[in-house]
Parts: sequence; structure tokens; C-alpha cells
Amino acid sequence: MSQRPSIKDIARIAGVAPSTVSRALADSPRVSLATRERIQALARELDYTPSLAARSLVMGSSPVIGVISPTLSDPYIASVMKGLEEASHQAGYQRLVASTQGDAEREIEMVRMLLGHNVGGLIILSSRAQGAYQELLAQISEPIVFVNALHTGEHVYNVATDNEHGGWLATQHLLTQGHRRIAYLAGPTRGRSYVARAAGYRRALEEAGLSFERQLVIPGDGSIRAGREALHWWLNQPDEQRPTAFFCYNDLSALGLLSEAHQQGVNIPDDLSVMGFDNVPMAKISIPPLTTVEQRTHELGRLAVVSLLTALENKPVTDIFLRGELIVRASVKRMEE
Amino acid sequence: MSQRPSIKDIARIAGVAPSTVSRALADSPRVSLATRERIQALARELDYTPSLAARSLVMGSSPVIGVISPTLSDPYIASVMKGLEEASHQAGYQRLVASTQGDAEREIEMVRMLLGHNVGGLIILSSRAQGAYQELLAQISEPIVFVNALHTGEHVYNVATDNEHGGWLATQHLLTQGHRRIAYLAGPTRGRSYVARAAGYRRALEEAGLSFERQLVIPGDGSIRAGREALHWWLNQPDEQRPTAFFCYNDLSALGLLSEAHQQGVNIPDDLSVMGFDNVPMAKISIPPLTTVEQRTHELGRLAVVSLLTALENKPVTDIFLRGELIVRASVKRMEE
DNA sequence: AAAATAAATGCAAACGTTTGCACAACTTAT
DNA sequence: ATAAGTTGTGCAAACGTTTGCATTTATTTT
Repeated sequence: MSQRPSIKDIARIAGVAPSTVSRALADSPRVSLATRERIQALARELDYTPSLAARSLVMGSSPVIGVISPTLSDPYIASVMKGLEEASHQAGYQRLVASTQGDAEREIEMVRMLLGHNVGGLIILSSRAQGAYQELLAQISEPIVFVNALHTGEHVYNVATDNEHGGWLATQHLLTQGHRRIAYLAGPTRGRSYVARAAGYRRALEEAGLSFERQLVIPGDGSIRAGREALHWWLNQPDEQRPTAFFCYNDLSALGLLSEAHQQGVNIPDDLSVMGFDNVPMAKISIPPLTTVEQRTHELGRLAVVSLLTALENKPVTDIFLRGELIVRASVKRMEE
Repeated sequence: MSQRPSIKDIARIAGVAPSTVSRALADSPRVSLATRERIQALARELDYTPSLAARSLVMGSSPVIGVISPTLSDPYIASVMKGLEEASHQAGYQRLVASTQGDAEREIEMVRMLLGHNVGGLIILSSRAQGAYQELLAQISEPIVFVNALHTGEHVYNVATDNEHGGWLATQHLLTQGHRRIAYLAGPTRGRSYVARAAGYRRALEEAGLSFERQLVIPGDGSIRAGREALHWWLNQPDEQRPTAFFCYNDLSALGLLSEAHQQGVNIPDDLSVMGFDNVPMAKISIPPLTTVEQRTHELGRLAVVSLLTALENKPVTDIFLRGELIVRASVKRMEE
């Protein structure tokens, strides 16, 4: 019915000044216990909700964290978000979430918008922007935490999975199981994590005395569909060139590969071994259960918040790299010599 | 370095009044083309970003939609979110997202918080709150759209899947395939959609002359885990009482059931038929691919935004019910007579 | 050439808070 | 009794916008 009551309304009714109300609601010892309680009771009764817009205007910032992500429908992202959400809620922060559909332009636009909202800081998941971004970052005085994308700058911090190590771990496992011809199903080529995982793959190969072969890197984008297409690529290879194992950029595409293999009558892991990355919830219940490298997503989200909050308190923050563990399930077969 | 420039800064440099700058940036015809262009160029050069906090304070609302959801890590929610995101972005709205972990208390708290941010309106997914909520809703002057939860009130609108119909459709399909003993794996009992799907299940049963049996409703919460546990329940039933089919509250739990069945050596669909609900991306690639009732999630999200925006323009809005289609895949077997 | 009209700009109030400073009314110490 | 503190409250400015109204300047009409 009527507009939401403001501090002024309460002040008028209580017969005090707005400043007193403000202080009373903030539980300031500058106002007597009696009036404090009287005013708080009144506020409750009137169903008073503070205008966060006004507050953030005068304070210059608000208890809101801006979050930018390329998508919301990837289970890996969902899990990071969950960590983010829990940690930020606990700290009394809200989140303004924007997604970019992987568009770098839009990512930058979103950064601007969120800053316009006086967010205290930003958390950016799997950033896809590069280059020109750098200038913008230098001008911003709010802290920014990148999750799984490395950037540098004055108020820029990073929380990331050690993707190079993860890529190495995955490939290494395949190698110790006797595989010698291992294909890599790639992820979004603009992402940093893609590059790092590929580097780990290459290093493991070379450490084993194998040479990196460009034609064993299959383009993909980390989608279910990419996994399916990879299976068909595999089917079309001549027998002697056919890899015995796939290392997939992520679980989602590995799952796609698994499914298509079943439909085409390819037995996993007997005919082909498959390795994922992320350890999403579904990896546990796929058929066969997927061997993968865990990404501590929940922790990634939580730590991103912690880093941001620490930076907001002007305490020193160091970049964090998380190493995941190998999760051995049933999609990789041990080769006979 | 320096603070973000404000309209006043631009005004000072350009030698005009702040109001002129405001109008120039809004492309108002009240300011001459020459100054308009000059100011816009200047703003671009200074990297001006408007303070949305200030704007929303004076305007009384902001182009932000508050979104509340019980979780972010459910693929069904993710898909609705995607529809939401696309439609709202296109309309120039941002989203302030809060999740409640299914806690009704917290849902109400979030409504208050978001309103404090001067959001234009609210979209609430799968609301879990009831009762006392009603009072609050009556006091709010901003429009609220509920997705898959029915509420009523002055500025309250609904966009929902016709869950009763969906539940009926699913059960009906099982019935026409010759199943006579059909278990229902339940969802979160506080949710409206659970109740409706259960009602559809019951109606189909009764229309077929079968009686509804309470002991065939297995408690669950829509998680993967609930699906697994359901399989074990099934395993423990005496042969003659064992259902030949399961209708699951959602795909997630159906997928869990599928997986556990495979591990326990239960063949789906030969030993047991399984029916899901939602048609999440994974349902297509499970083994076997899951027969399910489509929920037009993307559309649900899009329509929620459309309804909200229409309400904001003070145009009439009617509640929308979407009927999903039966998606026949391979997890349901035709029974011999 | 004066008056009326139109076009461009500026002034100032308002939105709902927070907060430094000033003020009043009491206490307490001298 | 006076000075010096304390304690509780109020005043007013500030945050960055938008917008109705007033003002100036340029253009048209008579």
C-alpha cells in the first residue's frame, strides 16, 4: 500500500532526529539504551527495510560481490557458485551475478555495470577476456579475484586449480596404465585453463619420451556435443593410428563421449579408455564411472570469497593454486604389454 | 588511481551544469546536438560509468531483477536461469541472485534484502515458503513472479509447468506400456511441484481403475542419492510386491537410480522401468537414455521475465501454465500381457 | 524595433542514508 | 559554586543522480 517507511518516518513518529534513528538501528552506544530499544521496536513494527541504494551511495560501496561467469549451466560452474554462495552469505555479502555466454566484449561491459552498482569487489570465473582488459584492470580500485584465469594487476588476485599439474596427472595416469597413443579433446581455446591443461598433457608425454602430435589434439568446447563428435573422429581413424585413450578437457565432454560410445557399440574401457577432468557429480554415476581429476570446485568458490574479503580489509593476499587429486574409477583400462 | 569520475566532474571540465550533462548522456533533445556530442565524447574519454546506486535512489527503482532460488547446482534450475539470463539481458535488466538452500526463513529474509536494493521486481524459483509469507506479499508493491510454486496476491504472478498434467502424462505412459504396479519416488515435500506431480500420478492410477497405495510412495528429495536409495528399497521388496516401474520426481534422482541399478546388476528397462521428469541435458546421454517428461525450463525462465516486465509496465498479466511433452527414450519397457 | 516564441542551459530540490561537529543536559571533580 | 567531563541528541552536509522550473540567449513574428 504505502511506500516503504524510511528512517525519516521512524524519526517523525518517535519524535527524534533521523540521525538518532540511524545510530539506534546500528546499535551505536552513542544513543541511550532506552531510545535504542524503543526505536528498534518501532522499526520492527513498521517493517522497516533499509534502502541499500542510499546506504551504498553514501558509503561508497555496498556489501555486494559482483560475480561474472561465462555460463550458469555448466555443472562445474554450478559447484563453484555453490562454494561462493555459502561463503559470501556467511560473511553477510550478497552477490550480483552476470553471465556473458563466453563473450569477451560482454565480460568487460559487465565489469563496468557491476562497478556502477558500487559492488565491493568482483569475482570473475573462467575469464575469456584478454588484451585490452589489462588497461581497465589498472584503473579499477576495487579488488578483483579471478577464478581459473590468470591475470595480474594492482588489485588483482587469483584463485585457480593448478591445471598444468592436473593435465600432467591425467596424462601420467594414462601413461602408467600402458597407453602410448593418447588423444586430447580440447576445451574453449580462449580460456587459460585450456592452455594449462594442454601444457601438462604435453609435458607428461615428453617426460615419457613420447612426442607431442598435433593431430592428436581434437578441437572442442567442453560441451557434451564435443565429446560425441570426438567419438566419431575416433571411429574414422585408421586402425593403426587410432589412440587407445582420450584425455578430455572436462567431464562434460567425457560424458558425451561415453554416451556416444555406448550407442555406437564401442566398449569403454575395453576398446577405448577415457579420462575426464573436474569430477562433477555425474562422473560418479556414469556408466562406466569416470576416471577423472578432481577439481576442488567448492573450495575454489570459497577461497575466492575469502581472498576478496581479505583484500577488502587491506590485508595482504597471495594467489592460491589448488591441486586436485586423481580419482580412479572405471573408464580407463590397463593395457597389456 | 583517482575515484571514478562523476557527472559533476564532467560538468566542471566541460564548463556546463551537471543537469546538462545528465541530459546530454540521456540523449535528451533538450540539449543542443553540439554540446551533446561534446559531452558524450568527454564521458567516453574519462571512462565515465554512471552510479547506479545514485540513479536508483532518485528513481526509486533500478533495472535489476531479484532472483531467488533454493539452489544453483541443480541442472533444472541452471536451465531456468539460462532462460532468465538471456531474456533479462536482452531487456537491459541485470539480476541480483540469492540462493536459500531450501530454507524458508532465508527465503523471506532474501526478499527483504533484495527489496532494499530497490530491485524492480522479484522472480522466485521453486519457492519453499508458505503461510506467514502471505502477509509479506500483501505489503509489497513490487511485482513478484513465482516459477513453479503457486501463490496469490495483489502483485503476484505465476509461471509454472502444469505439474499435475506432467505427473499424469508420465504415469499414463507407464500404464499404457502395461505396467500395473508403479512406485513414485517423491521430491521435496515442501515444494508445490511435488504435490502436483503426485496428484497427477494418483489421478492416472485411479482413472485406470487402480488404487493408490501409500506404501508405493518412496520418500526422497530429488537428489542423485535419493535415486540410489530407491533402488535398494526396490531390491528389498518381496518379489510379488515389487513394482515393475518407477516414476521419479525428477531426472536427477532417476539418473541416480539408473546408475545404482547398473552397479547392482539390475537391468533397466528389462528388470525395471524408469521414468524421469524435467528432461535435463544428461537425460539424453544416460545409459539407457531416460524416458521423461520435458519441462520447458528455458521457456519458463524467459516467460518469468516477460511477465515481470509486463507487470512493471502496468499491463495486465495472466498466470501461465506450460505443458511439457512426453519424451520417449529407452528406460521404459513394454510389458507382455 | 519591439514583442512574442522557441531553444538551450542552469538552479536547486529531492531520493534515504551516514557521520563530523555542535549543543544541551547532566555528572563528577575541584 | 565553578570548571571540566560525560552522555545523549540534533543539525547539516555529503554521496551522484534526475527533473521541474527559472533563466538566458537566439530566433521568429508583428
